Amino acid sequence: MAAFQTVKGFRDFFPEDCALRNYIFAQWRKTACRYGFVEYEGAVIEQTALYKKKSGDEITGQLFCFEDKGGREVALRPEVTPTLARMAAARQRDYRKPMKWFQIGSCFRYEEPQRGRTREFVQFNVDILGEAAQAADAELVAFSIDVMRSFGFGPEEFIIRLSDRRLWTQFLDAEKIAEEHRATFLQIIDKMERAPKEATDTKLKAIGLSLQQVQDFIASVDENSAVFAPLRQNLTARGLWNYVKIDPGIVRGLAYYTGTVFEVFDLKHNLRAIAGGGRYDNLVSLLSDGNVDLPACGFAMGDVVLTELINRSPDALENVAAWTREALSNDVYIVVADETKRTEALQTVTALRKAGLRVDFSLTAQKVGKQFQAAEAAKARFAVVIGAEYPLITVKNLINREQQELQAEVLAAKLVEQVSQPVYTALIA
RNA sequence: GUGGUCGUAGAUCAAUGGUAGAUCUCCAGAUUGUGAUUCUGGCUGUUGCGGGUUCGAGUCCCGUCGAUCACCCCA
Repeated sequence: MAAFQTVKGFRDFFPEDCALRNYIFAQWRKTACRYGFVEYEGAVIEQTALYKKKSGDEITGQLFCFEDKGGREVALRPEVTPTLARMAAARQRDYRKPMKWFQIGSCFRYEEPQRGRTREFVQFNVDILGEAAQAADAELVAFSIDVMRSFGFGPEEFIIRLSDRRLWTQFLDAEKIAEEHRATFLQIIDKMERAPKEATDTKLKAIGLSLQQVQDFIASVDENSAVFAPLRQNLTARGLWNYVKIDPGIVRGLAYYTGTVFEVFDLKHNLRAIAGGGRYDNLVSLLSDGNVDLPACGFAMGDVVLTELINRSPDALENVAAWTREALSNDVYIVVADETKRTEALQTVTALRKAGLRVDFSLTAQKVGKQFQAAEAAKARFAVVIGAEYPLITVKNLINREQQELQAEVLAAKLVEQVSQPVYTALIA
């Protein structure tokens, strides 16, 4: 047992884990590019005050925050939206609107690790800045659906739970609930699904409401409500409305959402939300002291819950396996059959790599049998045997075991051609 | 931050308070120009770490560090 272990809540990614992680990143990037989003990368450490301003002083309890050697109060980012808002406020005039930006980056929260939650996780953040119309909200909802579909998930596996903060604003206005109770109210609604009914009722009574009133209001809301009309029309046109379920109980924790809110839920495993987001039209203004007013909406997806879901889904795992097989394989393994030809072997390695092939070989003298085992372990498609007969070279297809003899000067071109062909053609034929 | 369960070889796991083991992996050989299988041999442990009880602790007790589940929180 090693003397040192990973620090609580942090993770190592060994090659197999890293392949899955890169697969997830690749799907995220691919879908983001298809939707016209551009990638950016914000700072990993911010002034602690940035998060206090957005979320209040209590937030420091869940921050990795400290004083640096220059006496600055700083924190590892617990999310990337404040960073984005800061960046947008600083240079939004340089970019045409709408700004469609995405980021893949590690975030850090000092919380107790448990299922679906670590202290370090990767968040995929996708935002549209400078567009107030709900068409932007619809674009994001559609995007979140396509991200899920890119992993092989269909309507049986997940659903979008959609709501709108304005429903509750109207409700609270009608009930004449004071401003200072409204944040508390939204937290009660957020927890209602998990909390016992009596507890919810007690908490609601404390601010002048009752569970019955709230339940009646929720029952009165459906997909025909006017507030959802633009999204419904937009997503129906895209053929995606069947993924959406109206659910007024979705309000999303803290107070900065101003309109549409939605979450991606899996339907089979009762995990926590896979992703969530909504419209936050006032945040850029808040974090820039009112200097920049930029309407915005965005959503975020974490890698931890998504990985759990993938690991429980056979279809999604097949996609991962195919990706991993490709990521952890090589095109060619050079077998040095005659150690006096190592110079020629190194020249061959270099030439094939220059041609763009993935090439590996034994760094030290090994028996031929060992080298073929290594070729197998390296998941190479071809073994290239450099021996006494050089410049005549034996090339063995490690999938169908066929061998051919090639002259050194044509080797690279021939291999590039053969590698470009589908792996299993020979077996099918 | 609070509480439950858990921590033994690289991995998965055994071992009544009484000699720390099995399987797989890995390494070497059988096999000095061809991958599999098989066979033979071999390595790795202060039983997470630190204390305590005991003639004797992997086992019981305390602390600590991790893991896991739940609470809290979930931006």
